[in-house]
Amino acid sequence: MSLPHAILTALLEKPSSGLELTRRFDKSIGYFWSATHQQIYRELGRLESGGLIRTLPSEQPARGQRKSYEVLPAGREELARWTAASQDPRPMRDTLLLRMRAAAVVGTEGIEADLRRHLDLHRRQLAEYEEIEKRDFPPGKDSSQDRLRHLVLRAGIDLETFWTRWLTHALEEFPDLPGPGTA
Amino acid sequence: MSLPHAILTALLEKPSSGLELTRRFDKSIGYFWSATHQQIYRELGRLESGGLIRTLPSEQPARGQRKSYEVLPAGREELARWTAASQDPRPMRDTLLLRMRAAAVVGTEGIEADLRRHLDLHRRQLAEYEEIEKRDFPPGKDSSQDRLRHLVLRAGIDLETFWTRWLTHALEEFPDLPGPGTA
DNA sequence: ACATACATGTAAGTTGTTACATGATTGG
DNA sequence: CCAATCATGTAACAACTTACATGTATGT
Repeated sequence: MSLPHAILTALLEKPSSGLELTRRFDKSIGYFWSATHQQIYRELGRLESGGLIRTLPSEQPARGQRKSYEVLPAGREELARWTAASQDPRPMRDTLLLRMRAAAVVGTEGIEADLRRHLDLHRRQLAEYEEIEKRDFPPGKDSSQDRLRHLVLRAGIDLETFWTRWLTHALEEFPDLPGPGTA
Repeated sequence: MSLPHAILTALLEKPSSGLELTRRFDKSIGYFWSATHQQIYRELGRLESGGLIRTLPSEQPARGQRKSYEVLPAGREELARWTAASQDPRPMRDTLLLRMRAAAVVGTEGIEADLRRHLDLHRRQLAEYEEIEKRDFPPGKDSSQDRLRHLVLRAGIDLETFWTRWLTHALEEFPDLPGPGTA
């Protein structure tokens, strides 16, 4: 149940319409909590009928016309409550590691090309994060808000660094691996 | 659509009943693809009616009695096909990073204690992985199957190392952070 | 008037979660 | 026989995914 809180956070940072939120999820919040536009529209409806957000009073739009939302006090309180509450980490689900484990049983045929592709994807993502860091967090003076957001970006950078290293290492071990095992 | 393949992998490593699978997911495969017993039973039913696995011929049990499965050739082929196929990484969803971003807006009140708790959890997990590495992969001679499984374990170790470092770093920055922001 | 992009939304299906139900086996 | 444990399963719900539907605004 984190999507509503992701949306509340985004709307507090800046009131937006559904499509704007979708775009911001694609290039910022979505880096650690992805969502499609269908999820976002549905959740905006729920949040509005729950009294946590409202459409900007200036606009009373019809279907097909832009509709922007802002967070109400009840929404801010709910977000603060959720942020402070203790939560267990959600169980991990990583397809690539699962496939490696499967490959140990049915053979590595065909997986190497995809490892290279993933390596490329993670390198690009890493470059993008580093670009953002250079642009938004120049060395020296982070405010306390900046410091938290910088910390989150750092997690992204370090995670992508981990994946590029791990994939590089994995590929190095590959040339002399055999086909399907004998198990 | 990875749960069936996680189960096929586990069953190829060793034919098992639903409950045994649940236990193995809790302490091995579930480290990177978690599943509850309800998911597992439902999926075992589907895999059986799909002709990918079957109950061990020696047993024709009734309800409440142990029922073990093994993988059929069609199941092994499906797993090999899936393993070799190209797949995009699934979008990331991390609650803690989302909460940090929310905390930048509504204040850090209460989150510090949970960061400490998470740090502790990740340290324990790391210790557990290192124990497994010491036990199952003593230095020297990995077979090629071992090498793949060792690689997967290494990913787990490096990921937990990342989290413990990141959380430690995050907590270091905390003492002088203020309460709710002015935004 | 048409094509394109913008913007909001519906519907159906799959997957994952939570709570509960039922039968078998074992130890006291 | 009772409680506890092992083992398999059902049901209801919540979340996520994929495909499609509809309306508006703009440029040509």
